[in-house]
Amino acid sequence: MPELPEVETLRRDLAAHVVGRRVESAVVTGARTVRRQDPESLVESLTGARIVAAGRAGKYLTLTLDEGDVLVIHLRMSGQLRLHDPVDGIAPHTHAVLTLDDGHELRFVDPRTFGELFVVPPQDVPAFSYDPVSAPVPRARLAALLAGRRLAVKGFLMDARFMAGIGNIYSDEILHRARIAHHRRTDTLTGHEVGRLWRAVGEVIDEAVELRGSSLSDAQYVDLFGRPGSFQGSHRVYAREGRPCPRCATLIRRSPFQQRSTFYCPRCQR
DNA sequence: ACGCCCGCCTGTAAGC
DNA sequence: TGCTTACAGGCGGGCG
Repeated sequence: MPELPEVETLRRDLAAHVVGRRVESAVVTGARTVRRQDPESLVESLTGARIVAAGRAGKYLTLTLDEGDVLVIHLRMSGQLRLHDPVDGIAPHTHAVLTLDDGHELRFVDPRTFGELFVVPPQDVPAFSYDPVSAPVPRARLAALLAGRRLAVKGFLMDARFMAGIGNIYSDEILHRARIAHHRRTDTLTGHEVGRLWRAVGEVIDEAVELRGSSLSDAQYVDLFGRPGSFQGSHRVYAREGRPCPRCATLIRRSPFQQRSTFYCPRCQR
């Protein structure tokens, strides 16, 4: 389940290994992978274009083309972007392949087909206000955003309109770090709690990016070369139901919250 | 307008 | 052991 740290890791891999390459050909086979436009027009936009930059907007990856348009890629739940030699076997659920001028293939693999590709002019690339890596929210601004809302703080963290890139894993880790319960309403947080939350967002995301993201037992997330991340070894609550809280040794609990699993320490998160 | 819920999908694993 | 069921969850759209 790629969230910001995983997508940022891929962006860096793409910047190092794909930027500068020209797309010699593109093939789209997945029926749902290109759905905002005619797949033929996407192929036409890509063919012959040189990739000049690798960016990220929230969980969207952006590959800027020399002709000005931008290839936007969202992995959603199960998407992977992999760089291969053409002789490598095609994995099941490979829905798009870009052949590059250095002989490699950039392949989009996505069993659950939630992910998508599209090509748009730069002004139509999805954009977000704040992003923990590229545009951190100032602490006072965070306080104002929280005070002006009446939703659960976990819902706030996962809403890209406020802060892009945080999903279920990192919201649970951030809230544990901040010692705040997921169901707390944003407008009830004290100044101290806002400060802890603001610090926790930066710390957790920075550490996760440093460790190239989290790969879980389902191995849904791997980098451009198929390698897992290692932040899962630093998870303090996520997928740790019944194990001791690293801070107070109380057993971690799991509860449904807005159709999602939430992992938390019932003692030190209030 | 805001907050919340559902549907989209398939692979994996728990449960009977 | 083999089948059925629950679950994984980002995001857009729709509902109250």
